[in-house]
Amino acid sequence: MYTIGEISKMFNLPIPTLRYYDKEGLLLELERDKSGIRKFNNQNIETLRLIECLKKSGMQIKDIKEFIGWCSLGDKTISKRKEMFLKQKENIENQIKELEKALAMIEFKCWYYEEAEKDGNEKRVKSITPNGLPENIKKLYENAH
Amino acid sequence: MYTIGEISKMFNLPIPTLRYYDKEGLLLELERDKSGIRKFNNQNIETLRLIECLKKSGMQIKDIKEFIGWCSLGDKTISKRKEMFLKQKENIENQIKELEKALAMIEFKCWYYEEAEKDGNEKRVKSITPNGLPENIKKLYENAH
DNA sequence: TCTTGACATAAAGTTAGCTTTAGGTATTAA
DNA sequence: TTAATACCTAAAGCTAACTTTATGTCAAGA
Repeated sequence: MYTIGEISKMFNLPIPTLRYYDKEGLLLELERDKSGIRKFNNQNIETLRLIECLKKSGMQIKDIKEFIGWCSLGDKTISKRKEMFLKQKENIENQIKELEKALAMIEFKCWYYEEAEKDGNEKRVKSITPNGLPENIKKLYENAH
Repeated sequence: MYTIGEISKMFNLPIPTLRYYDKEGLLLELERDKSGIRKFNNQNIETLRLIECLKKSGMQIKDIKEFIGWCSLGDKTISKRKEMFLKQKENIENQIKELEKALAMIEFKCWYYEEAEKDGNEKRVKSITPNGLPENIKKLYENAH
């Protein structure tokens, strides 16, 4: 069993944030001692790991809360939970794809400014890429349907 | 030359958002016609593509604004701009790594709930992974130093 | 006994990034 | 000529996810 201070260090999360998660219903099974002090067990730690993961993947607190609620309703919510994770898997895969597109643009910009730095100005490198971006990168950023 | 409505459709961004970017100083070179109506040129479109990319990679408006400011100061800010992109490249690479960790967890959960769904309950699959998570996934989420 | 440190609560405050509202102008179509 | 449409501004409002503040309890050490 751990105190909130220990968990705070373990997860590198401020104490008020942990209390906030508790208040929002993300830590349903959290016990208290006789004087009201929170006692975190291994279950709660697992839950926090999952919360961190879902937050990192862009899920909102209220949706995480909904999921936690399903968990406490037992076997009849298993399919819902599975669907939720399948959807979240897709979300993450899309986010990774988007970040890879952004990375291509940023890498081009790194190259561009390295050349410009060598020359002391942007003249030459600007003339090599007259429309601002090379075609392959431009295509990644075209939104027209 | 394009109107704000055309750009809104082109980028799939609400008109007020584009005006907000302009107000915040992200579109320094944006011209107006004699009656004050914004006229977007190809330069502005390039800038918007870059803004979208930087936003997607998690950069804040105020930092994007700072970068745009550097651009208008000419050659003496080339190194600064290069450094900015190098840092941003690292940021994106880290974000991708974090998302890949999250993905590993989510994929485990997908597997877990598929098994549970087959069985109609979590009993068996819980007994296969008694500590909540398999070791390899757990390790990804350990924050202790 | 007194003070220190770690815990507790409720409620107000903060920040980013929009979004909405209210009111006005200018051009075109009927 | 009127009505619709697309633009404009300033300012207020909104939401999520904390964070801070003010106040209080409790157990252990000097």
